[in-house]
Parts: sequence; structure tokens; C-alpha cells
Amino acid sequence: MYSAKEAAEITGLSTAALRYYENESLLPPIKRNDQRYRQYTDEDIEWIRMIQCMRMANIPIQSIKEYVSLLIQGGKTLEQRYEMVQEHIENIRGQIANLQKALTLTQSKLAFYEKILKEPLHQDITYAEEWKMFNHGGHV
Amino acid sequence: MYSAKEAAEITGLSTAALRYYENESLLPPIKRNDQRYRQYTDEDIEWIRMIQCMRMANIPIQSIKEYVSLLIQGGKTLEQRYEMVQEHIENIRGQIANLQKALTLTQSKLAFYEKILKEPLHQDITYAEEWKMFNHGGHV
DNA sequence: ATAAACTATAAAGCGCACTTCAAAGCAAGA
DNA sequence: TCTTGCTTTGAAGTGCGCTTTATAGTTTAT
Repeated sequence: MYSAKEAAEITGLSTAALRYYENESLLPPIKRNDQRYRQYTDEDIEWIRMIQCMRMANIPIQSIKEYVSLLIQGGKTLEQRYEMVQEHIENIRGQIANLQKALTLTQSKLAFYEKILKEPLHQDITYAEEWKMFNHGGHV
Repeated sequence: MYSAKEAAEITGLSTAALRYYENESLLPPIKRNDQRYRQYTDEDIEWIRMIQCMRMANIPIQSIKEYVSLLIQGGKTLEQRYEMVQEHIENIRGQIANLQKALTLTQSKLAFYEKILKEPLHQDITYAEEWKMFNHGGHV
């Protein structure tokens, strides 16, 4: 059993964020002691980690909420959850693809800068020319 | 030369977003015709595409602004820009790493669901158990 | 007895990246 | 002339994901 503060330390979230998640029904209602203080179980911590994983994938709070709702309803919602997870995967793949594209372009930019730092040009390049230069293969 | 509407169509942004970028100095001041309407040049469009690339990498407006400011100042800011681009690359790599991690876990989840859909369990699993099951290798 | 440390709640606030609104102007076509 | 369509501006509004604030309660140490 962990206090609010401990749960926050373990997960790296703030106590406020944990309460926010609970209010938004991303977490089940956390047990309280007779002082009405929250007592997070190991299962709660696992649960929080799952939410962190989903947040890491930029899944919106609302979608997590829907998923959690199905999960709590149990076995008969399995197919719906299966479909949601498939969509999440597609979404993550899309994000990765975008980032890869941006990474490639940004690396070209870096290479371009490295080249100029080594062999300085004796003439300034306009902003758009610079962009074109690495975006279209080094020719203005 | 493109009207506001055309520039919006070409880039996929809204005219409002284009004005917002201009106000925030992500774009240089766009030329106007004698009706005071904006006239986007091909260079402006290229410029916008660069911003879109940076936004795709989740680079905040403020950072783009700083980068653009250096770019407009020209050649003597090359090293600063070089460093910024390096940081952007590290940042993008970090984002990709996070997404890869989330993707792996989510794929495990999908595999877990597929298995259960084929060979149904005759007992419900609790939420945290389900998570543990795929997160820790299939054992509760 | 008092202060320090932890907790609780509801409500308001915040930073970001836009979007929407309201009021106005110009220009071409019916 | 009047409507339609495009544009302008500043200001206010929106949605998200929390954070901060204000107020209050309990327990432990000094």
C-alpha cells in the first residue's frame, strides 16, 4: 500500500495528476484509509503504468477513458477492445512515420550545415533557398 | 502568387493558421496587393512547408520562432542554428524511442487479445492482471 | 501549544496552438 | 443596386492536460 506521495514518487506523476486521472475515471476509485487518505495498491500502480504507456503514445485522455470503461466491464467487451488496440497501433505507426520523415529532413539539414561550416560560402543564402537546398537535394 | 485561400489549399493549413504564423513571426511579413490582400510567393510556400515539417516533429512554435529569427539574421548565426538542429534531432529520436516502446507493448496487448479470442478463458481477468499478463510476459 | 508534514476537495488558472467571431471593406456578376 | 465571395483586423473563445490555489482536516514532533 502506497500513500499519494509514494505513488507519485514511484510513477513520476504528481499527486494532483493521479487525482485528476481518478476523477476522469482513468483509474478505478482508489481505496481510502480511515483518515480518508488514498491507499494505492500494487495493482493500482500497474494500472497507472498502463495509462502512462498510453499517454506516451499520445492517446487522448478520452480514448483511454473509453478503453478503461470497456476493460472494467470485462470479457464481453473483448472484441471492442481488440479493435481499439488495433486503431492505437495504426495511430502509433502513423506518428512514427511522421517523425521518421521529419528526422530524415532534419538530418539533411544538419548535413547541409556541417558542409557549410567546413567550406563556408561567400554569400548568404535566403531562408527559402536554404530550405529548398536540403529539401530538394542540394540544388537551388 | 497565391491568395490566402490558395495558400491554405496548397499547404492544408487554414488561412487563420497562416495569419497566426505570420503574427508569431514564423513567417516573414507576406506581401500584399493594392487591396491589402496577402500574396504568397512560391518561396513563402516553401517556408510554410518547412514550418509544417518542424510542427510534425512537435517542435513548439516558440522554438521555431527562435530558429526562424536566426535564419533571417543570416550567416553569422550558422553555429547556433547547427546546435538547434542537433537538439531537434535528439528530441525527435527520443520521441521515436518512446513511441517504439509504446508500440511494442501495444502489440503484445493485441497478441494477447488475439490469443484469448481464439481460446477463450472461462474466467474474467482483472484489469491489472491483464496488463501484467502482457507486460511481464504472459504470467499473472 | 504550536508548528510541520501530509492529506482532502472544488474551483480556478495556465500554456499551447490554433479557431471562431464580429465588424468592415472591395470587386465582380445578376 | 444588391448579393456573393473573398479578404482584412483584433479580440475572444476552445480543447487539452494538467497545475495551482484556497480552505480545511489529521497526526506527529518540539
